[in-house]
Amino acid sequence: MKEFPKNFDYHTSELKWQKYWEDNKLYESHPNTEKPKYSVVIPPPNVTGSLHFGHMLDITIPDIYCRRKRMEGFEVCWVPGMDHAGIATQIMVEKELAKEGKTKYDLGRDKFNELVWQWKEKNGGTILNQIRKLGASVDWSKERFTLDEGLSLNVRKVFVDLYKKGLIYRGNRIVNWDPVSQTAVSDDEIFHEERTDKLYFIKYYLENSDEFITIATTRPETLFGDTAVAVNPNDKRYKSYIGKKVNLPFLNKLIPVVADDYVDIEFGTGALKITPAHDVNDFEVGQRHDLEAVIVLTKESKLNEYTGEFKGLDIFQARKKIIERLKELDLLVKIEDLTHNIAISDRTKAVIEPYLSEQWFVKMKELAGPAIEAVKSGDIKFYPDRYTKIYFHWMNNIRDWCISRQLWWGHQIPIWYHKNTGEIYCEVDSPKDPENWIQDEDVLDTWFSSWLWPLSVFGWENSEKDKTNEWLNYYYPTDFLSPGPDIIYLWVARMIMAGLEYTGKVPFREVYFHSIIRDNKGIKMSKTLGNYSEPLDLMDKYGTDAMRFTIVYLAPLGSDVFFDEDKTQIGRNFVTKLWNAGRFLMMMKDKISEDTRDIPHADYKNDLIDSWIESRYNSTLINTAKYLKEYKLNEYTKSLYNFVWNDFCDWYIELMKIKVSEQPSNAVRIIDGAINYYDNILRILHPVIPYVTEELWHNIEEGRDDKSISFASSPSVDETKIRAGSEDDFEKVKELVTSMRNLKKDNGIAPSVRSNVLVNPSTAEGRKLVEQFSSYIKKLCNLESLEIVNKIDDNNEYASSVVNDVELYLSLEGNLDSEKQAEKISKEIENLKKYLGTLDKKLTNENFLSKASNEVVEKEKQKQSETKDKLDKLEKMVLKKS
RNA sequence: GGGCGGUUAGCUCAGUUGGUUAGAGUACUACCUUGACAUGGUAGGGGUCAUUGGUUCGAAUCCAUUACCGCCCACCA
Repeated sequence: MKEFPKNFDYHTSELKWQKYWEDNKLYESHPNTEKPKYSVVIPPPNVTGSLHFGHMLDITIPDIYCRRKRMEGFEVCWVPGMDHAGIATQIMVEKELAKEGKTKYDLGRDKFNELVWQWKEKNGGTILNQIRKLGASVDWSKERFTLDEGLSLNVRKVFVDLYKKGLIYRGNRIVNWDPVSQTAVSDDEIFHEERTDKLYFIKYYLENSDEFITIATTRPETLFGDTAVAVNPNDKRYKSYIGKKVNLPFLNKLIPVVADDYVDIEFGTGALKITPAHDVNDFEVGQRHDLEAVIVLTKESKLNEYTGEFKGLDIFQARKKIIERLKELDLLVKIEDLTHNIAISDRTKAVIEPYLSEQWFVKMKELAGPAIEAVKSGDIKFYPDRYTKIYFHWMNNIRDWCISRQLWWGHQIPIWYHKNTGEIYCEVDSPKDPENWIQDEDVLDTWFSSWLWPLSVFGWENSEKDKTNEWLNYYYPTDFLSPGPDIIYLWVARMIMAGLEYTGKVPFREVYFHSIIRDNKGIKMSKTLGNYSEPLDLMDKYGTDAMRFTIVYLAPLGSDVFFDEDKTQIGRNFVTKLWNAGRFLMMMKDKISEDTRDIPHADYKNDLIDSWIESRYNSTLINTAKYLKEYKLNEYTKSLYNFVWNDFCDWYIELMKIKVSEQPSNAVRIIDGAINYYDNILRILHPVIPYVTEELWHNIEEGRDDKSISFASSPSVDETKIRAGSEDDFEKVKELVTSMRNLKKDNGIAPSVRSNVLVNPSTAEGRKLVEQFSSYIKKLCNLESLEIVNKIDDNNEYASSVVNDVELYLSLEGNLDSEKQAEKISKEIENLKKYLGTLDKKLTNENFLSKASNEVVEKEKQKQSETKDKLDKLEKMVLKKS
C-alpha cells in the first residue's frame, strides 16, 4: 500500500503540485478544433498589487469553472496578466525617489520611466506568485502585461482609429483634478464623502452703491476667479439687480449679475458666485452667459499669481487668511455649518479639485448603443441579474470619458503637434521627421488598455490579419468573467463597448459579479483600518484549500461576505475530514484484503444502504451542476459539504464498518464500492480544493504518478439512480437510531451501557426495516439485544417512545424514573394534541376542502392519521405506566 | 434627491410557481477519548420569519405601508 500520512501537509503539498502543474505545462492551451473551448481572462491585477480578499474571489471563482470545464473535456484557456496601473505605480516610484530627496523632474521623463520598468522587474511580480499559490490553473505561457509591445500597439491603433472616426476629441473642460498625483482622473475614479464644512456669507457691493448682494460659498478662496454673480430669474429679491455689476472683493473688479435657472432660490441667500474655472456647474453657467473662465489655482492646488497677496498659499491657508481679511473689510456677514458631499480621489484619497484644463475625451454615446443592445438581447448575461439595471442606467446616461492623464508611466498619446504650423498628426507610428514635431505629453488612462484586454491577449491587431488569427478565432469571445462589482463601469462596460466596436462580437458571455468581502462587522476591509488579516497569512495558517473553500462557502450570490479568521476553520475542518475519510478507507482496504484472503467472494446484492447512497450521490451531482450554472457558489459548496460529511462520513462509512464485519465474503466488494465513491467525491471537489484532492487522488491508487486529477473526467450523473423511496426508507432507519439514542440519553443511561430493547412495529414495512437493520441498530446504539415483539407486558421496566410506526421500549433494569418518563410522554402528547387540533380544524373547514387541491387535502389527511396513530400509541404507554 | 437590494436561531445563510409543527452550518450546553478524524462523535436548548395592514380556505413566501441596514447614481453653492 502507498504511504498515507496521518495529516495533510498542505505546505509541502501546495508547492509540490504547483511545480508539477506548471513544469508539465498542464494548463497550457492551444486552439483545438476537435474540442469545445472554454476561455477566460483574468481581471489583470495592478502590477503594484499584493493579494487581498478581492483577488481571492477574482481568482478562485474562475478557477472553479476552468477546472470543472477542463474535467468535462473542454479545451480550457485562462489568461493571466497584470495591469501597469498608471497612477499607483508612478506614485510608488516617486515615493522611492523622494527618499533620496529627488523628484521625477530631476530625472526627466525617459530616465524616470526606465526606473519604473526596473521597479516593475524587481517588485512587480509578487502578485503573480500569489496567484500561483492560490492554485490558479492559468496558462502561464500567455501571461500579458498592459504595457507589452503588442498591447501597446493595440492601444495606439484604437486611439488613432477612434480619433479618425471623430470619437476622440480634445477639449478645454472642467475635470476632476487630483492635486496629489497632479493629473486628471475620470468620473469613475472618484467617490463622494459627506463632510461638514463652513458656508461663508460674503457681501458683494453693487457698482457705485451702498447696496450689496450677499453670496454664500464654501470656497471663498476661489472668489478671485468669479466672473459673475448668478440669481434665479424668478427671485423677486434680486430682480432689480440683474444686469448690474458688483464689485469683487480684493480685486476691484466689476462682474455682472446674471439670471440663471440653475440657481436654487431656497439655498443660502439665493445668490451664487460663479467661478467657471473651478466648478463644473459654474462652468456651464459661464458658457450660457459667455463668461470668462479665470484659473486661480496651480496644479498643486495653490493660489496663483492672480490672487495677489494670497499667492502661493494652499487652499486651506488661503481660506483662513481670506476670511480674516474679509472680516477686516466688513464684508463677511456670517458663517454657518454645512454638511455636503465632496469628491475624493479613489487612488490618492485627495480632495478632488474641479479644474479647467485641456484634456482628451472619448465620445461614448455611439459606443454605448450596441453595448446596451448586447445585454438587452441576452448575448451577455449578468449574475446577479440586478446589475443589468445598474448597467443600463449608467450606459443610458453615459458621459464622455476623459482619457488623458498628466503622468509619465503609461501609453503616451499618439498625437504630435507640428512645431511651426501647429498641425496635428495622429498615427500609430511617430512622424518621419520627428525633429519638427512634439508629441502630446499626456499618457492614456490605464483603463484605455484594459478595455482591450480580452482582444489583445489573443493577438488581436485590428487589421486583416485578425481573420486568420486562429487564437483569436478560437478563444474569442471568452465565456466567463468574474470581476468585483466595483469595476462594472471602469472595466466591464468598456470592454463590451470595445469588443463590439472592433469585432462586432461581445467579449464574454456571462459575468458573475462576486461578493465584496467585509469584516465581521460588515465594514469594508481596508489597509488604513487594519480590520482584517492578510489572506496570505491565513493561507499559510490554514492552507490554501481551506481558505478557498471557506470563502466560496460564505459567498452567496449577490450579497457581501462578512468574514473573520475563525470562519476559515469551516474549510480547514472540511479538508481534514476529507483527508481522514480517505486515510480510513485505505487502512480499511488494507486490513480487509489481509483478513479475507482465504474467504471466497460471494455474489453481492445491493441493499437499501447502496440504493440510498447512490441516490444521494446522484442528487448531489445534479445539485452541484445546477448551482454552478446559476452561480450559486455557496450552495454548490454547501451541498458538497453536506453530502461528504453527513451522508458519506457520518452514515455511509459508519454503516460500512458494520457491514464488512457482518459480511466478510462481501467485504472486498464493499470497500471497493466505498473507495469508488470517494474517488468520485475527489473529482467533484477538485475544482474548489485543488491541492488536497490532487494529493488524495494519488494516495488512493497507485500508478497515478504521471497523471493529474485535473484531467480526470468529471463524474457523470445517472438520474435513474435517484430514488425517493430509498431515501425515505433510509430516513426512517436514521430516525429509529436517533430515537433510540435519545431514549437512552433521556433516561440517564451512559452510551457505554449495552441496553436491552424491545420494538413493536405496527406495520409490515416498519417490521421489515427493523429486521433488515437490526444488527446495524444494535451496533450504532450500543445495544445488547434488540427484540421484535407484538405486545409488551405492562411492567414498569421500560422507558418508551414512538418513532414513525414503531414503538420503542428500552429496558431500564429497575432504574426507571417513572415520573420523569410520564412527564416526558405527556408533554409530547400535549404537543401532538395541539397539532392534531389544527389539522382537524383544517379538514373540517368547508372552504379548505373545496378550494385546496386534492393533493394537498390528501397530504393533510395523511398527517392527521399519522398523528392520531402516534397519539394512540403514546396514550397506551401512559396507561400502562399508571 | 433618484434607483436597487436586504431584514428568517447569538452569528452566517437556505427556504423552489403560496400548502412543514420554519431548516442547515456555526456558536452555545451535556455526554463520549468507541481502532479515520477532539480540526472528532452523539444528542440538546434556541426563531411572533423587521413593522402594520391587505389578498387567500391557507402567507416567511403575493400586494401595500413604515422602520432600519447596505449598494449604485446624481449632486445644491
